[in-house]
Amino acid sequence: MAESVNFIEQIINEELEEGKFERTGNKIITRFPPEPNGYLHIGHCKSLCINFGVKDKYQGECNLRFDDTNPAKETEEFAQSIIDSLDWLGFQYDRILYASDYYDKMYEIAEKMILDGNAYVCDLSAEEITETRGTLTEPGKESPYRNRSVEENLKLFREMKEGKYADGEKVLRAKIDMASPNINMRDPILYRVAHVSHYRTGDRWCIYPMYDFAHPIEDAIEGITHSICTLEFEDHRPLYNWVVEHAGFEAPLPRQIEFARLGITNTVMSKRYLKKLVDEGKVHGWDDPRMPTLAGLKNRGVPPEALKSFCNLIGVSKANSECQYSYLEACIRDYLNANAERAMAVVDPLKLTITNYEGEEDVEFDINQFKPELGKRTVRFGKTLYIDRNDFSLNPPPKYFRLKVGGYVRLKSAYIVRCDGYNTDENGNVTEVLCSYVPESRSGNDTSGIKTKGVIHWVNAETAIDAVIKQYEPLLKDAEYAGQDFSERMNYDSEHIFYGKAEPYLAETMEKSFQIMRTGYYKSCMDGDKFCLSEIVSLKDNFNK
RNA sequence: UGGGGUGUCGCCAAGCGGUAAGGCACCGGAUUUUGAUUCCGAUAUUCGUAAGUUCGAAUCUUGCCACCCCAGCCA
Repeated sequence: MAESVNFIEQIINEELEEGKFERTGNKIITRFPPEPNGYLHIGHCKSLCINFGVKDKYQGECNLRFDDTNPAKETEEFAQSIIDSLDWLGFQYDRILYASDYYDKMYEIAEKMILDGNAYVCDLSAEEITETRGTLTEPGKESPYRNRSVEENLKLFREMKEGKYADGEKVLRAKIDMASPNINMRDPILYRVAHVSHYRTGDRWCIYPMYDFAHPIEDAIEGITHSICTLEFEDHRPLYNWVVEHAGFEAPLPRQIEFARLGITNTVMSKRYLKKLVDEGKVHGWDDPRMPTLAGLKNRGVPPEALKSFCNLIGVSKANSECQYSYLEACIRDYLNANAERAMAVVDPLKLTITNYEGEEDVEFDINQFKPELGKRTVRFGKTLYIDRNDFSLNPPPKYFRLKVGGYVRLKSAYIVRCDGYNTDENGNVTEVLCSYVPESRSGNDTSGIKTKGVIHWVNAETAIDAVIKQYEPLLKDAEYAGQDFSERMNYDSEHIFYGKAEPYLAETMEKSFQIMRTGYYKSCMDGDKFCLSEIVSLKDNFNK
């Protein structure tokens, strides 16, 4: 099948054909430019896949650049978390850069713009600027400071830099068009005064460039050919181009291309809400497994490959869309299915005694992994076992394939057993299931002729280890946080903890959190993708549907 | 109401004037020691809508409708 070419690649192909980048050896360079003001989430993964996808496709380059131009919100911790996430996903950036490293150059360009008569210092207050900006339908009014002389502008701007003015007292504005139908072009602010210490530059600066001024310059400095961003910046493109042109860079100039950001059903993705959940202690932190952050997803055991395949499968377009969560789950399942090792475990242990098992000693079997190439492991069969409580029913509904009194079921990879009875406590709760096994039904060597529709998990009571099994619901939209779109699944904070039993095979990594993914039939994995306990949970879920 | 975008199956999404790819979900059926996997098969006479151009349109033109974004000294 021919590899699909998304619309961004189509644009690049056309430009390449036109010879737009011949002067620079047809090198295509992209960048991933997060602001270190929070952790990356799955939406960023889409952006990463697009930017690094272009890099790979054209054997180009991709920079990781921190867009750190607003010191009030940015921290070293966030920057580090972003680096960690990229490393985890396996994206290899060509260089790591910081917008804050360009402050001198940006300042220089600002002075050039003043010299060229393209920028001026404005004394209007924030409120006054808002008022004179006009509305969607009415043009704005020109600032009374718009026609200051170059000399005065230069002097004032230098004073801004030197700290002579308080926050909000003066700003540097581009001189474009107060009557533009595009509000972004109505003399946008280029620099503001902010006596805030920056996590990298400290107190060296008290004026900071605005995104619309800084971003195009950052791209141009780095020789970015394609500046890929989300749809809400479409209206900023004319300004982006204006800045690049008036800053005096040489062709090929960077080109901004916008795509639709990722939306996932019932998932909070706005950094503002995620931050609120963290700040208010609704979750354990940015890396809480219920969070849609990359760090959270990692802690849930989502393999990075699954995230990337998801982002690649959903495609790139300009249509606002929202993917169903099940699509992500399918990608996770697909990856786990092919790569995860499996072991048996029971979430809610129920004792099962094999009354006719005579052997004094337990018997060990070597069994193949689901994918034989993943090797074998050893399980120990014996007289006393545990099965999951959900795999035994006193009042089985029609089509119940698992254990019921008088019925047969296969203990996976071992023997077929028949349920002869059970014991209860004083309250009538089942405490033990009594079975007899069929000796000639040994797995792989079955001559019993008995067919069972049900196959259940079990663990040996002697050797089983205690397992803490956590099930996490994804972080869902909540009326309180999203303001709308209620759903009956409004349990954004559900974290279910079970104390189960598992094969000793799992012992080595037991200290690490042991999770069951809520992903349809397949549910579990532990410490990344090493183990998948799909079996038990799949049975449970099927029963519920 | 100004400007910028977007509308193809329940959800993503190809398609770029020659007669609707693919994936997810769903539904059949086969295999199965995970009710999983795998495997086959079904599934848009139709592309927001109404006209027009054309031998021929989802693709071109025009009008209309719906939804999203923009009035931070945030990014």
